[in-house]
Amino acid sequence: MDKKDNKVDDPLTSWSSLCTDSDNVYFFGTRDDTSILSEFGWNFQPSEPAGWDRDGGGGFDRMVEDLAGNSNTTTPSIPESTTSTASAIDQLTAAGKITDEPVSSSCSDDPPEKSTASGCGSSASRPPSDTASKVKKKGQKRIRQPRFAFMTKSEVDHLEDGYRWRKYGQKAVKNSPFPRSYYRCTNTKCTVKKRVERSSEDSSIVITTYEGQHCHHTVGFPRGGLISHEAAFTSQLTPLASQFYHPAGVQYPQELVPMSTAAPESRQILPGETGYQARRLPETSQPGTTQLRTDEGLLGDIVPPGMRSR
DNA sequence: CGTATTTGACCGGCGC
DNA sequence: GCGCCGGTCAAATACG
Repeated sequence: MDKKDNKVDDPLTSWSSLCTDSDNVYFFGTRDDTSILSEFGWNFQPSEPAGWDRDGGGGFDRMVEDLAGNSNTTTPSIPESTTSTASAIDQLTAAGKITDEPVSSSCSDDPPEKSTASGCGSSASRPPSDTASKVKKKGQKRIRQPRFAFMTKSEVDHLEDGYRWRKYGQKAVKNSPFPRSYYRCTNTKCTVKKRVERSSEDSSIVITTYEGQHCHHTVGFPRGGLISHEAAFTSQLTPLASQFYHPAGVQYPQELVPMSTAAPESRQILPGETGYQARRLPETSQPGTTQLRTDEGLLGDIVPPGMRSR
């Protein structure tokens, strides 16, 4: 177990409620934090800017439970006064609630027999109802990819993020009147998934969980927004956070951090890939540090050129 | 007609 | 072993 939950409470970022373990990133934003998110290039467009469940009420509990992959009702008793997500997840971790499954990149989600040479599984073109395709090899655990979750106050469930998603399932959520929707990226080479549900405590809050990394560009924003920013969305998010908040502790790397160093056990290095280039955390008062190329956006820092086929 | 969504069935993991 | 639950599949349906 090398899980480490790093509470980030730095005035630089105001990410008062961001924490990670080696695989996942959990973000419970505040209004201020959303500006940080936009600095990262996430441009969600909720109907309402950001009313956040700041003190982590029941909805938060549910989310943590969900993130932990704990489907049972034995939700650890997180104190209502808990204002730090990190501490809450600390408790979960201490209780062994957070799964510690092997993690690979999104492009190796599929079982080996379904993987393609490109390194990206073709989930969207999976063979029809073939038993071999449905039944995973015995003894082969489902590989859970790095996940990132956040809550957004929004009237719409499915927030626009620049990618196209295909809904492939919906399930009723235990102890919640709201269903959970499952989406997959429509890109045939991309296996990124997304779960969307509403908080059972506050129906105005949408809980979105991303899993995996995009291996392609966005399809563009309907509003014609800043594609360069959207391009960075989940494709860079999880490794980025893994770099910034890797188990060594809370720190903000300002030099290159090879992915193999950032998450050696959880990151599959792609063929020909030597590592990723870390970039600085967005520092609003630091002009000219990192000029993003508008045609690549943050994606250029994260996704190896060979993967950016489109 | 192609694509996206809906929805019931199915499967695997996990706790008891 | 059984039941519960989350996650996924895939046929049916809806939509543009």
